[in-house]
Parts: sequence; C-alpha cells; structure tokens
Amino acid sequence: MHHGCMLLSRLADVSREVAATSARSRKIALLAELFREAEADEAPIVIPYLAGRLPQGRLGVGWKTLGRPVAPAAAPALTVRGTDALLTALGSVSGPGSQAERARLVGELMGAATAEEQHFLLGLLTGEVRQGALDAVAVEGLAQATGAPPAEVRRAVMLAGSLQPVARALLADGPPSLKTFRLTVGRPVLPMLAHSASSVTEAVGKLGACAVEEKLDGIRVQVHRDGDDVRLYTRTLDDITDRLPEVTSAARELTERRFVLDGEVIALGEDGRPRSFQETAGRVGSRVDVTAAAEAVPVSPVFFDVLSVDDRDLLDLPFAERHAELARLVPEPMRVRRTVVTGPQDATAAEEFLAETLLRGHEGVVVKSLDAPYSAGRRGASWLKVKPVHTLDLVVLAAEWGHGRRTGKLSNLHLGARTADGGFAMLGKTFKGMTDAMLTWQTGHLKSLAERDDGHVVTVRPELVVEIAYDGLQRSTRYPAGVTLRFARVVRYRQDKRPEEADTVQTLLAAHPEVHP
DNA sequence: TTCCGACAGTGGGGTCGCAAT
DNA sequence: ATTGCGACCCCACTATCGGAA
Repeated sequence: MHHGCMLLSRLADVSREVAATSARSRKIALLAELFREAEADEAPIVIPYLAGRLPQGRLGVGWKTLGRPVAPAAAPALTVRGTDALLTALGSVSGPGSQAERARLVGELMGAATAEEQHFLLGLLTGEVRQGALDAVAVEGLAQATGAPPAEVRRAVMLAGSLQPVARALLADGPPSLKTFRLTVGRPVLPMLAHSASSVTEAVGKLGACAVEEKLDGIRVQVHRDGDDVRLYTRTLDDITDRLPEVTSAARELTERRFVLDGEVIALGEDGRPRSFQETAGRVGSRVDVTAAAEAVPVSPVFFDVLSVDDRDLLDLPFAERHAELARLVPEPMRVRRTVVTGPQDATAAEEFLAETLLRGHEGVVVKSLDAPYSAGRRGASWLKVKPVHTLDLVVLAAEWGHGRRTGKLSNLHLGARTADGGFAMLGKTFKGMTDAMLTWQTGHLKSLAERDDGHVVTVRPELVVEIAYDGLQRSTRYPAGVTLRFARVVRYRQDKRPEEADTVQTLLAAHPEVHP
C-alpha cells in the first residue's frame, strides 16, 4: 500500500473496473476498497475523483481546450496529490493568454499520464466519466469503507452540501464525526427535488393529504439570514448573493433574524404575471452590471419552505408543520400561492387550482405530501410536479450518431415543422423519450432515408413523422422560425401520417400567442 | 416473484462573461 | 465589435439494480 502517495493509475484502474461491472453492489465494493487505502488528506481528492468530479469544480477546460491527443507516458508516475496540485494551478489561471496557458498545463498533465490515466482524466475534465457511479454510489462506497451507516452519510452530505468534507471527516475521525454535520445558517444544504406526475388527480391519489402549490418558472433559491448577513444560493449551491440585492433586502425586512428559506426567484411584470423564463434566467445570470440588470428586470422571491428558524432545525418536521412556521415568518405576497386538499376525494379542487394557476400564467403545480420531512438531496416521491404537455406531429430532418450506450445508433433527431412554401423549418432537436427498441428501429429506418452522412449528422429525406411532446415555446436566434421547443421529447412514431400531414409553423405560433418570434 | 424507488446516462436550448479574433 | 467557448440555469425520459412488498 502507498501511504500518502496514491498513484493516479490506481484510480484509473478502479474507474475502469467500476465501468466494466453493471452490478451496483460491486461498484460500491470496488470504491470502498480504494477509499480504505486513501489517507485522510487524500480522501478529499480521491473520493470526488471516483465520484466523477473534480474537487475544484469546473476548471474552464472543455473539449476545445483539451485539443489534440498527446502521446501518453509509458509508465505510471503521476500521484493523486501531484495531479490535484497541477489542476489547482490550472484553475487559478486567468487573464490574457490564459487559454493558451491552460492548454499548455493540460498538455503537460496529459503527457505525464499513461493511456489509461489519460482516459480517466479526460472523463474528469469534461464531466463525462461514464463509469456508472457518481455521488450516490460513492456515498455508499464511503459508508462501506468506514463502517458508517449509509443513511447517516447521505444526511451528512446533504447538510454539508457536498461529499468532500464528509469524506475528509470520516477518513480522519470515523463515523462519530458525522455528528458534526448540522444544519447551519450560512452553509447551504442540497435542495429537495420533485418527481413528475402526469396529472394532479394522479398526484393527489399517490400522496393523500397534500398541499397543491403554484410552480413558478424561475430560479431556485435558498436564502440564509444571520442577522444582517444574508446569503443566496442556487440549486447547485452556487452563491448568487451579489446578483440579487432586492432578494437580500426582502430577507432583511422579515422580523425573524435567523432562518433558512427555500423558494424561487422570478421576474414578474407590472401586472404580477410572470415574465418569460429567459428573462428571469438572464437577470439571475447577470453579474457585471447588477444595478442596470435589476433596474431592467427586477425579481421577486417567492418562498415555499423553511428549513431553520432561530437555530431550530426543521428538516425532520412534517411539511404541514414547516409550512406553519413559514406562514408565521413570511407575509403573504412572498409566500407561494397554494391550496390544501385532504385526499383523492378533493381531486377536483386540486385540478381547479391547477387551471387557475395556468390562467395566472404559471408553469404548473407541485403537489406535496403534508407528512413528508425535507429530504434534501434525495428525489423523494413526496413532491410531485404537474405541468401541461403539448404535442405536435413533426418531421425528422436529420439525426446525429449517439455516444456512450447509444454508440452506433442514430439518436438526436432534428425536428422540422411545415412552412408555408411547402418546405420544413427546423425547430430544435431531441434525444429524449426513446426506448432501446425505438432507437434500433429509427436507426434502420433513417438509414434508408439517408441523403448524406458527415460522420456526425445524417441528413434524411423529410418523410418520417414523429409525435413530439414539449413544455412550451421559447424564442430562438438559432432556428429559422425564431422559436424553439422547450424540453422536446419523442412520444411515438406516426407511420400512419405522411409529412404533408405534419404540423405547420403557423399553427404552432398560433397555439402560443404569448411568444413573439 | 413482482414491483418500484433511486441512479446514471443521454444530451436539449438559452444566457452570461471572458478571451481570442 | 464579434465570435467561440465554458459554466450553469432550466429540464424529460429510459434502463437498470436491488431492496420492498
């Protein structure tokens, strides 16, 4: 065993082995074995690496920066620590000439790596390790390696916001150290997420007594206030405090002084109706001239949950009790609009609430069990979102060769609607919704319609009609009609339809009068 | 034995900011 | 000034494993 000088080749070997097995239990065992070998101060490197992530986060290195392949080293020499030091240096490069300098450092690293190590590093740098194990499997491996109960490790990770500090503590001090991870104001926790349901009735049927809340099409935000200090975090726990001063002010106006709230920020018009997601996202993404951005597109926080008040951790309380705290803390307009139903016999009322929500211009609803605790970081089925689905019959104009498990299959479809002149206008692409059987079938069928194959995109005669589901229309500068479909996915092929029967751009635009191309 | 929850994989479009052109 | 790239918002859906029922 290499004490304190674990080689990168060891990680590359384990990653390859993990990728080669399909059994999750075996993946966990392989990771656990490696984690046991890591020193406490190597753990914060080894564990994210084997979870498919870099401890530094993104480094400004993508496929273009990686450039051409570099001749691999003959023998493994890179250590985990050495690699990490080099990548830390790479991440700190900025200013003029930085792209070239990053490329040089990447080249240096790759040149020192064996072919196996290069493959592993490539996966890490591009975020595509494809070993069938990410954070969740690594958490299990960490639990197995240290003898800590998996549920307690998961909880610590959700409270810490990431795997690394938990890994460091566990490897250094063992399972008792998990108790040091508590909900702390100022330290963001992984947010609770929702599953999908196809109707409100179905959702209420599954959850029983529940709240039905408006689903706002904005940006998720976690607000931490400790006295005058307010911090704002996104769904991935990025700190966006500096970008949303009006949200900070709103948090300071509340009478309680220590709390953690969960909600959405959204740009609303003068009439209180939501502005487009594109406008909200643009505003939240603006960092340079925040004052001008806030002037042009002010946003409002709308809260739906409270995780902590005055140092009381509310995570394990049932939602009904957390909401009572929320109602005490946050006045009406800053709280999400909702209705409470007692169970399936109230499904009609819930459906009516959805209809009203849509009339107010919102995205849909989230149906939430009144009993459920806040299970951060885990996709519990106690929150179910329901959004209306639109469908269209479109024509396949081209398809792209797939990657990974879709290698050799035509996967990503280019979708077109009919135009007035008898041609087709591309509206976007989709790779979603296909079963393996559909992938196989469409690969064969599209090959028979192929007109050109540049090795990436196969252009086909526009004859195959496909039914596409989508969430809505949005403006686009990329596509000729000036619009594109949001979250397009395949429902089924319509071999009973000829391309002349496909939907037109005109009818699509007419169905979404609020969108101006 | 069957069912179902959790997970990973497969990428989609838009917007912003920075560096390069 | 414009373009290209990368990061990060939003996200749907299927396949699979393995524990629950």
